[in-house]
Amino acid sequence: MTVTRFAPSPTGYLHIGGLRTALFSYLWARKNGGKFLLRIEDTDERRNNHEATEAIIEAFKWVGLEHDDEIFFQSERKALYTQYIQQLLDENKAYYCYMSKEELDVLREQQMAAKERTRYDGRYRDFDGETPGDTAPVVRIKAPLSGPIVIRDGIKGEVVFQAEDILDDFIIARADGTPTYNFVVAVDDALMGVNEVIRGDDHLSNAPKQIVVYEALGFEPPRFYHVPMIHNQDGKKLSKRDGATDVMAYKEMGYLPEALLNFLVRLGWSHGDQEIFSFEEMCALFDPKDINKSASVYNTEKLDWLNAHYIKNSSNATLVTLLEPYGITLVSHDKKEILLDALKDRAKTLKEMATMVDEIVSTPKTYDAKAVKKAFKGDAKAILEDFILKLQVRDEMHLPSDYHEAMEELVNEKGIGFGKIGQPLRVALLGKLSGPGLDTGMAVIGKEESIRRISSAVTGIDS
RNA sequence: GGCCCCAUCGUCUAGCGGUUAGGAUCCAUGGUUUUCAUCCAUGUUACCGGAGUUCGAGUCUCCGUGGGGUCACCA
Repeated sequence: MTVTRFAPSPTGYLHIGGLRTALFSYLWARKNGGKFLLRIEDTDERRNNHEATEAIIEAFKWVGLEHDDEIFFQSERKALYTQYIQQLLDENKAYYCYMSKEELDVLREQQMAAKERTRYDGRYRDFDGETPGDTAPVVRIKAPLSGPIVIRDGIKGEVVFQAEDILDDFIIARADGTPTYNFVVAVDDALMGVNEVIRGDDHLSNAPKQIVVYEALGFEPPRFYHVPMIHNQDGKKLSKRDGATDVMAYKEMGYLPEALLNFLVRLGWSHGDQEIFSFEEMCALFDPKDINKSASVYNTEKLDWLNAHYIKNSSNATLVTLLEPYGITLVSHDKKEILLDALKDRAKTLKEMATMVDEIVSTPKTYDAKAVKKAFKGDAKAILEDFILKLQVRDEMHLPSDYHEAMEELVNEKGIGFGKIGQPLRVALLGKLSGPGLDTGMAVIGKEESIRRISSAVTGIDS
């Protein structure tokens, strides 16, 4: 069975890049009918942050990614780690190192001065002398001193490191007894049966250390997939400094989760020329072998297009619900179908759409100066007054076509173009020159309100 | 700096030894439209450089160049 996992450290909100690797992991597990696990990597107590964990869960919930089993917290599994550390100690595959941080710093400085690679020199590796009593020891693992360490990576192929270039006897337990990252990931992944690890490229250099742990413990390493980074516009690794990388910020900006997911799945992965993927399609089609090898630049142009696409294809009922957080209440609005139909293919985000709804439903508070100047010249006011009369004599005004007929009648009688009435009418009704069809707008607000707005414009606008 | 990874339109990408190098987005133009948007059509723009292998190289190999990642008692 395929078991994948997402293993964030709770240091803040869920990052857009994290979401992508989580999505890839999720999809791959689903595709294979396997499991997708969520594990919070909170071994460092000083950096443990409960709000961050909550934020991650909230974001998962919003996009609809569901993990299997309970959430694992490494902070709750300490006994397990101590047990395995003890095992390595007993088997002489790990040892206590009494070197203090200060001594280590000195060593590092010497190595740097000599232009050597900074590394632990192994002084306590097979130490049998008197141990200094005043320093609490760390536990170091005996790593291979030389020879190749190969990573079988599903994206990069075979990546070979030489132990002598990159390894030393790294710390697996701090002086306070808590285990370190490279040790716990390996232990947890092995124990939880995680056999396919999809994670960021930036972890590639950790892989050799983890393999050392796997081997020392007699576990079989998983298959790795090191996904290329997402870069910012400067070509650097996307970080929290880059703005708008909090997944939940996209909710606030009015993006639909399906748009975000569709956008993210196409960042680094492709399936021929296909651009639109429903959640079901992603689950059915995703395969990490189709992840490309180079980093991609984070640029949200396409996200806007996708979001517009998903808004266009949403039902009006869904839209009513989605617009509520933006202060738009349409449930009981009798013309909501007309309104939403007109607006859904004009908005890039829900937020934009909310503004558009508001611009129609509420009486304009101000009139755009440029629009007034452009539209209110000549006999504009007279035409509007005539149009009021046209509306007044009609009953049963419900559909956009009813209003369209009224407009048509007027332009025909006066022998003018639609623009002659359209422009000033638009300013009168909406306060500006752009927006949905006027017939639609009037149908939504109704005859009385239409007349009211037109009269206010005629009396209130100086031209 | 050591080690590792990467290199096709501005951006996201297809390509898997023989293609007029394809799609999407963006941008521009035209059409539709009472405006704006949608929609439709059209167009501009790409194989980092150099050697090699081959009848033939974006595709394979090597070198160079460029970019990125990583080098903690963080994860």
